[in-house]
Amino acid sequence: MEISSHQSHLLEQLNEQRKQDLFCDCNILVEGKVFKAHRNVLFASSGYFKMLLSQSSKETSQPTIATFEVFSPETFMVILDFVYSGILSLTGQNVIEVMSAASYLQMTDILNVCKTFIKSSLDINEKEKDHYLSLSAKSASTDPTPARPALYRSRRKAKSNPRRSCSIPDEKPNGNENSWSSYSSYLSSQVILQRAETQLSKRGRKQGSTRKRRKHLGLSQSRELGGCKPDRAERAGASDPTHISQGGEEAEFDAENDVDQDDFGYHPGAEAAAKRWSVAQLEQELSRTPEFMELKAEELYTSMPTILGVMSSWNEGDLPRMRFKCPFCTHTVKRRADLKRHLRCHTGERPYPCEACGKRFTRLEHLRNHFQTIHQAGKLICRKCKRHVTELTGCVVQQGTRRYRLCHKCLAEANFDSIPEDFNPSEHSPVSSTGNKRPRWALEEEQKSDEETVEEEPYNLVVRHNNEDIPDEVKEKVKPNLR
DNA sequence: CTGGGGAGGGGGCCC
DNA sequence: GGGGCCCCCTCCCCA
Repeated sequence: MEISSHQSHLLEQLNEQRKQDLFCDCNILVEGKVFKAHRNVLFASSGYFKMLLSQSSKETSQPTIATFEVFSPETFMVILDFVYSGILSLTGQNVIEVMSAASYLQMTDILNVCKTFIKSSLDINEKEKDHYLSLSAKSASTDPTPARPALYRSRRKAKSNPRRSCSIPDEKPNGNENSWSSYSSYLSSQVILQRAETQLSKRGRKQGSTRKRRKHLGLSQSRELGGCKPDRAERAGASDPTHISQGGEEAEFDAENDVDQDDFGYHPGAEAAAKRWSVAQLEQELSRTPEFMELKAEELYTSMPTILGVMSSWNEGDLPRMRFKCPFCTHTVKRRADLKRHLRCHTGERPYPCEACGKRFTRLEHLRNHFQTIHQAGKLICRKCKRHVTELTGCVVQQGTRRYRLCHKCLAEANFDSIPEDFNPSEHSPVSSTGNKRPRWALEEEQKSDEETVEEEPYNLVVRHNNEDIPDEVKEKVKPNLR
């Protein structure tokens, strides 16, 4: 027979014990303020504490002390209250920091609630926006002072009831659900949140131009628009002041998205916001330069704490394994070096530029693959008939900075004007000489080559025959780096 | 509109 | 820790 009130009663008792400082065996120091709690409760609630306490579990006689400088005492109070009551006091003001702290503490339930909270705020604001648009459309012809009062009322209205207490429903279908089992649902909710945020951020931008601009700037197309977009990633979480200043982040968040920090309100037509927008856009453009990215990345790497986080495996009594947690997302890795590599997708750092076309890459191997396939025709496959070709059965065709191979048959069918040239895969160094990282393989090839470079001919086809010299007119300087 | 291939990007892991 | 390899995924282009 199951007594349904037992769990809540037990939690209430634990909460009372906490308030009366009874049996508290863990002190949590948050920016100088001490919170007392029970180890077993913290252990059961947080992946971070699970790891922390399991490592210090040998010394049970002494109270455990945990120190945090990455979030405020008020934020931790909200989280601790939730742990002991199941009630999460979220407001428009604290939701970001609570979400960030929950991410740090690996409390996925709170994360999900925060995301739902933000998403519902976005939905509300979407409705308000529609309402505002219809109002302003109606009043445009009649009311000389249309927009701001209506908007302000809207905001006041939203502010009038800023605090929402969210009780997390008991949604654990199978008993073993913890951080990992709810991870997928967390990710899916994050996708929803990202879409919402992307939708929100689009309001202040020129519609449809994002992709073109990104291409113009030579940035990657796909992932940065999703979870790894640097600016989005920054605003998504890290409250750790050792990484990036919180104030700057919030300013960026606020300016870029035109979102009220208090209530995620929508401010269409606000002139001040428009001005901030232009500044923010300028900053955004500046922040995309390789130099800025490298500086930012360097700052991040140097300030990176030894342990960014932990994640428990939590499988049938296994002790949690130490992992490095990304401060910007939920990704964890085994090795610090892998984390550093992963962080490039957040910082935007691209230390490996291609000298031939200027495109920059996060990894040397990607640059090499790019250079070999695009500029060296490294694949011994006829691009047209897909047959294997050798140096004897085919030749290299150049189209702009792109090279590929064609078998003699396909070459004859294509009827290209061929310019006899020597194809030497090692004739170019793909890495710029502007102080960027130079890989060993590129240096070796550079030593073999005669600093020969290729003219940028985007619309001309040049067929390069093997073992013949490159005409002098083709030997021109490499196109400078685009970024 | 759709499927296939190319290119780019990221993760895991080995050396 | 860096370099490198392998694998997988996503996006884009093109037929």
